[in-house]
Amino acid sequence: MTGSVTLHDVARRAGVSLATASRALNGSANRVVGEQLRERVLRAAAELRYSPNAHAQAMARGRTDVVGLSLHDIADPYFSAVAAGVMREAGANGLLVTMASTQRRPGAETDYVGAFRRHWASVVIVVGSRTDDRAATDRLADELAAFEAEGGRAVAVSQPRLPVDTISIDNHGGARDLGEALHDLGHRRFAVLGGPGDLLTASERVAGFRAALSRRGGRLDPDHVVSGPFTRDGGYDAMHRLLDREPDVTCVFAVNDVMAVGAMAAMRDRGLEPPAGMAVAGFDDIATLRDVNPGLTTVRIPLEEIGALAVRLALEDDVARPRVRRVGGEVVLRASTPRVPS
Amino acid sequence: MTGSVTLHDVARRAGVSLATASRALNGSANRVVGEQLRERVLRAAAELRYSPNAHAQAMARGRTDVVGLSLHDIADPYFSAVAAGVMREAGANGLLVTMASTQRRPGAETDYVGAFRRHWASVVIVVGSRTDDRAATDRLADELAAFEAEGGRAVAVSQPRLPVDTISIDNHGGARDLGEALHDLGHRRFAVLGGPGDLLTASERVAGFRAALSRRGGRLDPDHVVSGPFTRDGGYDAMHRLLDREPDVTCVFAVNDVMAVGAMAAMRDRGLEPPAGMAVAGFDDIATLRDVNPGLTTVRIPLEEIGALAVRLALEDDVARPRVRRVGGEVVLRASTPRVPS
DNA sequence: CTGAAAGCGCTTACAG
DNA sequence: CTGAAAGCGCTTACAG
Repeated sequence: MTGSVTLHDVARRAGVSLATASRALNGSANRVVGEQLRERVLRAAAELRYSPNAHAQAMARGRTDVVGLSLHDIADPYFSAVAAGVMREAGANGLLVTMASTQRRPGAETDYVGAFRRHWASVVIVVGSRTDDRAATDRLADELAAFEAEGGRAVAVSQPRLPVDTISIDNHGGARDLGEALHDLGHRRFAVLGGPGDLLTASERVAGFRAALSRRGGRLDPDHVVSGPFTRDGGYDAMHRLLDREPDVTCVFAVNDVMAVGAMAAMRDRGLEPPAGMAVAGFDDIATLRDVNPGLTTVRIPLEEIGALAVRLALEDDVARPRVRRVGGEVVLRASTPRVPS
Repeated sequence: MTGSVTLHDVARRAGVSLATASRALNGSANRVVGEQLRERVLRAAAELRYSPNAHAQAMARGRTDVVGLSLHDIADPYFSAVAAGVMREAGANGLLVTMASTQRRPGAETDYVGAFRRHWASVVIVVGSRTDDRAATDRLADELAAFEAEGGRAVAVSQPRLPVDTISIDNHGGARDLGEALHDLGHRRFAVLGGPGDLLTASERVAGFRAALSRRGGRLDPDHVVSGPFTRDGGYDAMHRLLDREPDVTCVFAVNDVMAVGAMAAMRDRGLEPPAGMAVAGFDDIATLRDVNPGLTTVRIPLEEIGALAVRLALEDDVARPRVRRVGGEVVLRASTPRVPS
């Protein structure tokens, strides 16, 4: 960068020292600059279109006004909803958000936290399911610990397996409530599109659903559980594989809404119109998908609120850490899962 | 931040000077450190878990490895798709992305570009329609010019009204092609849900659609054009207002997909099942909405590709600026607009 | 209330 | 190939 106006230029134009110029412009702790000088400085700064160098400020102050946010894929509406909450709350606190997409590459979270550390982010937020890879989780934990040891604040939105404040979504409970609700609608024979096998979020939802059925005295045929990526195409392919087995079921639970929508597309490919052909339920209550037809039964997770909460937790002072905040989901029954006539 | 390991610590542990440690760790321009010393330095850095201070590097180097991205709302799938492209391409070039949501607040773009300037972002990308507010556009133009004068690179995804490289989406052409295609399907009486009146993107789409009809010898009844926010609820409300007028039309064009989906919800509220009740078309081809039922006719815009292109334009050297890249859309006919029986 | 000066943690000519 | 030193643009004790 060249030609930028520095504090030095402002000070000279105003005929004051660097120190006075700095104080006039910020006047934080020891804010004591004569009215007259202050005005001279402000005028000079305006005339020169002075813009302070954030790096120099960071160097001198030893901290920064950015929050680093790591998530898997910003194009996925689950993550963009959380990101929206983070950005809203960050903006309200005068913080900028630096975002990184892991694209689910193993180790990427750790790399990005390292990058945020190098940038002296004041806050780091890591959003996304943990996996069953213990070693990877440990490396991330170490990096987060190093970040906090340097004075940063980290918050995870994930399973509570990291040594920092974490917001833990009750996947098990939500799926259990959903399973019970579907059972109460009269469904007895279920299938599940289970997401990637190594993702804890996916396995928790499957487990919760399974628990609901056994509570009600039913069970889930292992042959009716199909796994696949956490995406629209993942749901689409998984549903086709399920239907290839000609399963005798009345209702399929896809472990997230995006997969559920893919599943409905696959059903239609085969002339199975939902919900008549088969009832379908998802999880998350993605806003953009609230108008699909038939309306998708799901479990509402307050994603944006979770993002905002993450920032708030990070900014809270004088509390014992790490803390765990559990966030529950709420079953939303819609037209995709009608009552079974008895 | 406290307790962080500095280059100084690494140098001391390796028994070399600061300069040597720095060179061993980066070895960019004048990369000439003895193999033995280099190894000593690398080992010391690893042992100490050294993480360079990005601000100090930025200060010393006079530039930074971040791209600033301003957009209106990351929860809106239009913007999250563009953002995904920006992040992908930025990541491929070792750049971090700092993102800011304007929430369509007037003046916010200018404020954020100022923030990116203070942070010495090497690239700034501004995504979003210009409005008919000339003064606001001028202020943003000034800020972008100041940013580039300091050595930064800016790219706009918007109407070409800013003094920087811009990617201009052919809203007029896309809407015109869509209008002609719908006319060719046999539709003659149209309504338009026109988006916010001050947004150029909205008015360009309406104008293009109108142009198509007059080309074909038809016209758009002014009474059949309703405006409203660029959101799902905006489309929903606008459609209700339109239906209140009991318009004699066979097809409604919502100027973006999100509004179109809201419009379909409003129709269903009144027992008007699309497309039988009325044909519906949108614009953008939002990925998350490709499975709505009936499938939504729209104009496909390569949003992610546009985001990636923005980064690429910014990174190109030795070219005359500013440049304008026009990106066209492609009509995608789906079930929401069946042929009218003749 | 104001200023001279040290310091934040790096990089990079400039010498050797 | 290696090192001493200046400089990047701020902030903030420390004096006065």
